[in-house]
Amino acid sequence: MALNATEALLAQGGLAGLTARKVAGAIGYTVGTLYLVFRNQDDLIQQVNARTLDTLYERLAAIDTTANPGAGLCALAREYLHFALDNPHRWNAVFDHTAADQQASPAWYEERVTRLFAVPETALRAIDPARDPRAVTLAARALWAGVHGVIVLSLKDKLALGEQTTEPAVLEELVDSLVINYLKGYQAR
Amino acid sequence: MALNATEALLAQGGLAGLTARKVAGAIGYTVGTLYLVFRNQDDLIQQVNARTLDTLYERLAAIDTTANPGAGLCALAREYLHFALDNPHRWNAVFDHTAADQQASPAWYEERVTRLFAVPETALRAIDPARDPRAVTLAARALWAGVHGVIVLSLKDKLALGEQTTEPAVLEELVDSLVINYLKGYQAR
DNA sequence: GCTATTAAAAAACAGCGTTCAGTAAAAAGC
DNA sequence: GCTTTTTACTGAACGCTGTTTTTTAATAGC
Repeated sequence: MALNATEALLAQGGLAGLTARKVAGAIGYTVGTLYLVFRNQDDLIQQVNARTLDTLYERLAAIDTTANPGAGLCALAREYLHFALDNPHRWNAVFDHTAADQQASPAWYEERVTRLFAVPETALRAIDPARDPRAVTLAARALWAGVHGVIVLSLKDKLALGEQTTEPAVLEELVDSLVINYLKGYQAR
Repeated sequence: MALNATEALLAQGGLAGLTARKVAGAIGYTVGTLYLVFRNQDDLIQQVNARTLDTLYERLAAIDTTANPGAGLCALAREYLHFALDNPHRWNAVFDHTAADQQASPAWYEERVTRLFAVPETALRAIDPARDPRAVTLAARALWAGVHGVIVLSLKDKLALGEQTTEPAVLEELVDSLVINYLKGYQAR
C-alpha cells in the first residue's frame, strides 16, 4: 500500500525528494494516518529498503554459479551493477539512509544483508571447498564490498574517469577487472 | 572561520546533525550572516568536504610507494582505511552528501577527486610501466574503488560479519586481502 | 437511542533552509 | 564638520519538514 507509493516516489525523486506528506498524498491519505502505520520516517524507508534488498537478492539468487563459480561470480557482480544502474535511487537509498536512531538496524533487516553476502560466498566456497571457512567468508566480504565500491562511486560519478564514466560498458570492465584479478590471486596458492 | 566550526560540528554529530543555525551560533553570528558568505548549505558542506579530501590526500601523498609499489599500495589502502576510521563523520560527509542542485560538482572539487585517484594509479603504473596507460587507469579505479567499498560498508556496519565487524584488525585484513589478491592477478600475465 | 471503538482528518509545534527589510557603525567625499 | 555611501550584521519572516495531538466522522454493540 504505502510501501508501493514510497517506492515509486523514491525511484522518481530519490531520498531527498521523499516527504511524508507526499507519500500520504499519493495514497489518498493525510500525513497523520501514515504515522498510525509506521513508527516514523526511518521505519518507512527501512521497510522500503528491505524490499529493495529482497528484489536484488532474487535477481542474484537466480544466477546459477554451480557450473562455473568463477564465471558465476563475474555474472553476479554484473547483475549487481545492472540492478544499481536500473534502480539508482532505490539502490542509493539502501546505503545513503542512516537512521537517526543510532541503534543498530533491526534483526529482520540485518538478515537480508547477510543473505545477500551469502550468495557470492557460496560461489567462492565452491571454487576451493577445502579452504578455511573463515578465510572464505572474509574473502567473500572483501570481494563483494569491492564490487560494491565500484558501483557506489559509479553512481556518484566520483570515479574521475572523465566523460566516459557513466558508460555501462566501462563500468562492466571495471567490475570484471576487480573480480577476475581478485580471483586469480585467490586461486594462486 | 566558519569552515572550522562546520568541521567540528560535523565531526561531532555527522551530516544529519548539522544546521545552519548551529554553525552560525558556533562562530558567534546569526544565520543570515552565514548566507552572505556561502551560497547555501550545499556550498558550505562542499567546501568542508574539499578540505577533508585535502587532508586525506596529504596523508596518502606522504607514503612512499616508489621503493615497493605493491607494498606501497597496501600501505595506501590501510592509510585510507584509518583515515576513515579516525574521521568517520567527515569522511562519510564526502560521500553521503549529494547537492540538491543536480548539476555536477564544480571543477575545483572534481580536481581533488582526480588527484586522489592519481596516488594509487602512480603506484600501479610503477609495477608495470610498460602496460597500456588506459588499462592502468582502469585497474587503478577498480582497485581503489574496491578499497573504498570495503571502507564504506565497514563504517555503515553492513559487512554482515557478526560482532567482530568494527575491529580494525579485521578491516585491515579485508583491505589487505583485496589489494594483495588483486595485485597477484594484475601481475600474472 | 445511546455508548464505545475505530479510522481518518485537521491542526498544531518546533525546527529546518533560505530570504530580506532594516539598522548601526564605519568609511568616504567634500 | 557634516553628509552620504558602504559595509557588516541582525531579526523576523516564509514555506516546508517530521512528528504529535486534538477533533471529527463513522461504525459496532447492546
